[in-house]
Amino acid sequence: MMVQKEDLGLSLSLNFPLNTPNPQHLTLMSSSTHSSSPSACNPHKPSWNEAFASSDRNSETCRGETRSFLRGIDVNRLPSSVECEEEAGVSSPNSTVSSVSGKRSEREPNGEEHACSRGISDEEDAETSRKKLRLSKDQSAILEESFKEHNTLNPKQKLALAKQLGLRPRQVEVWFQNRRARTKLKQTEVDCEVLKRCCENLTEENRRLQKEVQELRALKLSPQFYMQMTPPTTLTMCPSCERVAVPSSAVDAATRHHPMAQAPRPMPIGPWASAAPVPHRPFDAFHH
DNA sequence: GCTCAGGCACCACTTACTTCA
DNA sequence: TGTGAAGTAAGTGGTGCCTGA
Repeated sequence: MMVQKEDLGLSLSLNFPLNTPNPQHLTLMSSSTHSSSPSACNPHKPSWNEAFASSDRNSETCRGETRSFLRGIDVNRLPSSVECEEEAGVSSPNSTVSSVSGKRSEREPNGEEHACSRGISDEEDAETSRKKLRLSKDQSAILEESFKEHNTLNPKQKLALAKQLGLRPRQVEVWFQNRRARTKLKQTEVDCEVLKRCCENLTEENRRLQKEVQELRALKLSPQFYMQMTPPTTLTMCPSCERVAVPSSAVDAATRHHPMAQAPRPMPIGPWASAAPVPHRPFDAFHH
């Protein structure tokens, strides 16, 4: 049973504004990647952390809470010897299996798991080809659910989830690793797409600006241009708010608009900027 | 306090298998 | 019915962090 993309919660929607002011803040429209603040995504659901935080104090309570995840699964069936069953080639009742050979059952944190995993010698392993697990829909759904809550598991969460799903902790761990990898891959694809669009926009903008520069240079070099132009005016800009200050009557308005300007810095604009300093103090208007 | 070894979790990469068009 | 692509469970090696000696 394949888990569909919708099930993975990976909507690759690119409906961001093209003129996003902060393109580095990319947003994957995935409900599964909000691990930083799971409770924000699901404010009414008890989070996995909350559910398992109490496992030290009251494991029964913890178990009861986490059972709520198991909608389609017989939650009363706690596979006490699941690990051994798995190693012996018996998969969980909800899983599809097929023949395959497996090798490694290392790195399991708890000793019991170790003892069980190593119960089969190489010869036995060769003879009794282990079954490759195919997770059932329900198992995938529950794993997805817990991944939405938190995309990493502490050992207790892992063990509890494994028990409830009838899987080995290693399998839960592997599933989360692969799930994180898939999420990251999707995020990378989205980021790549965004950067591509950004690059296209910047290229276009660059082209436009270069064209504008060329036109302005052509105008500047034309003598008729100077003849027809009215005497140059120096526009100045408020350094704080970057509004253009207009000499004469508009000064009053500017005064009203920004009475706090402290550092007058005339910013001449136009081709006469360096050659024709205008002896007025445009930002005096900003001073009290 | 510093160093070192062991354990563990995670990641990137890869393999092997399943499913589907 | 055979086949290639895509998806995915699982293996492998590397790395960083933590802890106890």
